[in-house]
Amino acid sequence: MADAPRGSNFLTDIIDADLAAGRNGGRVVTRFPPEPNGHLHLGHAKSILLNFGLAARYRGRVHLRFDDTNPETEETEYVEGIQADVRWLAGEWSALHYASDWFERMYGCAERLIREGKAYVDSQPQEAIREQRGDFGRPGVAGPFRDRPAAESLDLFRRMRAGEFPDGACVLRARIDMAHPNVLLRDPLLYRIRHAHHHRTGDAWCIYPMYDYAHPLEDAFEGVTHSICTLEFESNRELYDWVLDALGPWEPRPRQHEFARLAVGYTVLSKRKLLQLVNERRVAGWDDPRMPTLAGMRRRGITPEALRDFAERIGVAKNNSVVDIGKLEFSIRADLEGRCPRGLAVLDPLPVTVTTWPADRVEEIEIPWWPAEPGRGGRKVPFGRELLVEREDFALEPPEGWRRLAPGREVRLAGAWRLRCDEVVRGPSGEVAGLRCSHDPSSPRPDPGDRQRVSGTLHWVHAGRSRPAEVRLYDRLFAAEQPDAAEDFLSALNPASLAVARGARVEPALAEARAGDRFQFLRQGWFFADPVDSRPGAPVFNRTITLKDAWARPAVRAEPPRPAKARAPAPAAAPPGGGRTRSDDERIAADPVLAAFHRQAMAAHGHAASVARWLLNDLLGLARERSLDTLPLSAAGFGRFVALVDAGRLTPAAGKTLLADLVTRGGEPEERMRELGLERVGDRSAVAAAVDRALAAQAPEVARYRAGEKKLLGVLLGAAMRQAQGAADAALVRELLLERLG
RNA sequence: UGAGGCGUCGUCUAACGGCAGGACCGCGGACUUUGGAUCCGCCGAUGAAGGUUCGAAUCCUUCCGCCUCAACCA
Repeated sequence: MADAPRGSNFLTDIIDADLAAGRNGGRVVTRFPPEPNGHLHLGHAKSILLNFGLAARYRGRVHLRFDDTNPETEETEYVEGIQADVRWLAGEWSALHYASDWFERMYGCAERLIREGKAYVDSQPQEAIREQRGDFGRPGVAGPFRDRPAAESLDLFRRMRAGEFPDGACVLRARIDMAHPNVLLRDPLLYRIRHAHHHRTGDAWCIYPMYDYAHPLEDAFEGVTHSICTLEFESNRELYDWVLDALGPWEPRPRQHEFARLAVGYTVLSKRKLLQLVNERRVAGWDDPRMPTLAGMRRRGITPEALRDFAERIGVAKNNSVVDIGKLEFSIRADLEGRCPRGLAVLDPLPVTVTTWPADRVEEIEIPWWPAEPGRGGRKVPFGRELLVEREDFALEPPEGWRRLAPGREVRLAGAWRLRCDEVVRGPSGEVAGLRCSHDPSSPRPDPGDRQRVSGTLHWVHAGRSRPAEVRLYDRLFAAEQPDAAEDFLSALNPASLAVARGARVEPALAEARAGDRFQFLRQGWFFADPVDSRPGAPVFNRTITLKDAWARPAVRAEPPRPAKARAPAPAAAPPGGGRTRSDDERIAADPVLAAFHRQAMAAHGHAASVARWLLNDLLGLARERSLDTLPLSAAGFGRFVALVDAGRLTPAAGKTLLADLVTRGGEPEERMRELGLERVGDRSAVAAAVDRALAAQAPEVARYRAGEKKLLGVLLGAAMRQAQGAADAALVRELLLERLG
């Protein structure tokens, strides 16, 4: 199983709180629930790593579950592919389940719903049901079968299962509320008839549960505690809870939480679109190295470790976001940097004759695989009179800043001697056909000071002793950052996403690479010996990713610099009438519950304005979604609380502490105030003592404050206020603090 | 139009009433037989307006913007 990520996020916060509250008996069980109707992609990787990571972090369990409730689209091929992908990415799961394993039990639950009047068989056609559901602006209406007797529904449902009806003849529906503001709760479908062959249950069933019914039950049956899905299921949560509440009790009771799905620039992450790319032969298959599928990325040479690093870097939150693909590329490079030996390969060869080297002499140069760590071993690389260098490493008329070969220029050949270009050999039509160069036999190898003497270092191979190899140069599949924004995403395809370097030559050692080997081709990028097409002695290399290329950037740099803060100007002094905020009184009057609460509080303490202020600014926030009348604090108690503040017995700060306590625990304000020691400290020396304690505890901050970091006054003041339980007057604390800080 | 969710450097993400932090990108420098790597530095943000508070990214209000939901898919 994957290692536990270190960072925290809103989900770890939730789990921490659950654990602290003793929920689920301290268990943490997550699940990754793919539907076996396609292959997994980078977006799933985020989800897999999240669920596996959470389980690892809390020493819990993670289930792999195939959500196979739709027989028409699901296939065994996919369940096998998905298992291989998950295992590759995250390791072994704690348990493997199939939704279809629970069909019988789900069916039993459905009968129970019918018997309890919470579900009924609707015999209307699809169109009628849709019409009756209403829409956002129009409540739904009851259909003619809504009040069908339970016995009749039960009989019909059993006959549905028995196969007495054709597809679409009737459905099982939950009886919830046809006028529910959440349209998902307007008597949602639970079961539909599908006379189709299921990849696991065969023809045993002809009715299949819908997602919203099946998913919560699968979670509950499996003992899942935290059911984590993506944001678009937020509205479904209400139905998820309805199903579980109707069929409980459950221990543990699963809870659904939603996070933002992954979106990345220059790619698409939708099963439908990926399937289209495959079906229309825009790519070679699901595992085409340009595909963002796990299979594709694996074949590209990307490792699970790189993906895990990426997942950790992007974090988990609820913001809709599009991650810069540069972030993925960074993780890939960082991972490869540490794991790949460096080899020599020339993709587009330009012949070089070393005129100063004897024609028949070949010297085997020992070059370390890891230039920075020669101790990790090396190999022999043949050097001779006829060499090949990269065509793009020579320029007839070098631009400014050129650090490669050009007429008269001297460079270092990686791992070998210095080389000077003496003469350009022209072909029949005047093109550069080769170079005649001289080497400097005295140039030491290695030579730490070389950088000062030559303009750059080039990769090279021996012309005769190097070997041909197919090298596939992959680039981003899409040329536009947001292919989805285009009206047809296919139009954003990058025509240059694959180039094959057919004339490429590699040093002998690389020609012996085995499928699955990884190398950095010096100065060019990271390459992976294709596991499918490589043959012994004839590897096919996939470029996983290029090196960062600081030389290629000037073209980009020519773009205009980022606009300096094009901030929308603040609307000049908003007119008082326009966005006028309602007064406290108006707000209270507008809400009957607030008005009643305020009135009752006033009976205990007649100061309308301060009661209103505490009510609106503090109590409301503390109450959150709870209604005021369900709080353990009565309106009268609240009034007595405000009276304590107004009487000066509570400072505002202590008041907030006390109010928070009263809202959770209840109790009599004055009594709790005394129990908590919150009553205002008027005694100057007691406050001074608190200030001194705070200063002693914050020695480093005090030193920094004295050194000039005046912004730390807030921190120190806060510390002093806490020492005094908030019971000290803030002005007095400030005064004493300033006095001591000089 | 109803319901739900989300707004923090260009991008992703922290800060749970008290120092707006980190990462990627970008820019600059050091170092380097990879225009790579490494190291150092710089740049740069709380959607807006009010309110509460000694103190607000955080609590309250209003406004603005974005996303999701009206499949017998998941």
